[in-house]
Amino acid sequence: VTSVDQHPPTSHAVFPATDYDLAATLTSGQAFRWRLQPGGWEGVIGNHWVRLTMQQNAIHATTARKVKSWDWLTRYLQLDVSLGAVLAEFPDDEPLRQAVKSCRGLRLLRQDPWECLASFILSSTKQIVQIQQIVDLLCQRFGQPVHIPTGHAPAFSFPTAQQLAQAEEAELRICKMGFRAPYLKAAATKVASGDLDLQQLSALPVDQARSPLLNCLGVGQKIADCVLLFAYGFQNAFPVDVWVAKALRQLYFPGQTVSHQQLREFSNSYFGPQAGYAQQYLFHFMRTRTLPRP
DNA sequence: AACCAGGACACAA
DNA sequence: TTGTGTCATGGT
Repeated sequence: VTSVDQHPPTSHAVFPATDYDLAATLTSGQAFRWRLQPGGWEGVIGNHWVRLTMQQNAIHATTARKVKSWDWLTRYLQLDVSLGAVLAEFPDDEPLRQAVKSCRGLRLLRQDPWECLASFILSSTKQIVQIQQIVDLLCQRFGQPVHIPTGHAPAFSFPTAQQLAQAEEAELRICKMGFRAPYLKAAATKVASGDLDLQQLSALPVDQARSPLLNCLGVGQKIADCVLLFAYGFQNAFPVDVWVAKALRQLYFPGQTVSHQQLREFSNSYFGPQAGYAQQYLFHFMRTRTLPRP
């Protein structure tokens, strides 16, 4: 073929997706690299730049290059999960009914463990918009360029543990992560050296997978549970952050004084096998509900 | 302009 | 075991 194609060989695909609120899912504080552009939601998964749009019970995906398989995307979006089956296992109570009603279609993603661990190390006591900014800076500075559509702004992969382990703490601080810089570098070093094998954790029971994560500096119960839930798919992991704590106190213990530890004990026993999904609904419900009114 | 953010940690009592 | 100060940064 001698013709010159000015456009790179993009790929398109359409996936049936009922009960899927793409916007809520991509902005619900589990992943930090999605931006709403005029043409749809744009982000990077692994080394794929991708644009997603929702069209009548289907998700339309565009990549900048031909792809052999879409498994990386269907896995990331968890397109084979039946939301109805998940919601059916929620406790039948008023708070969850309200939360589900307010944002039915909210999903859990299945992210890369290293990106997830690193992102949530950077998340501590930061607003979601700031986490997005830090992660963006980190990718621009330490990530690899990925293929993008012609004329599009550059996009970068999430830096590997090896790439970040080589960075100086001062370089990391340029990305505005502050006191989290030594935590990130230590985790990167641990993963790069093989001391922490993230791949291996997926084969373990939840509680055995949690402890090596907790051994990372800057990783406590909350961040460990985020990684267990958002990267490994342990759907009974239940991260309790300030919003979820607020939701639990307000919706399940109104007028009472409940310690953080008591909240953890309650959530561990009450929400059942799909506790992680319930947690995400409560988080999103609380956050969208208390936004300033116009 | 204060208050707070998808926390963790060292240290106190 | 449970409670407080500290850390860095900037959005609301």
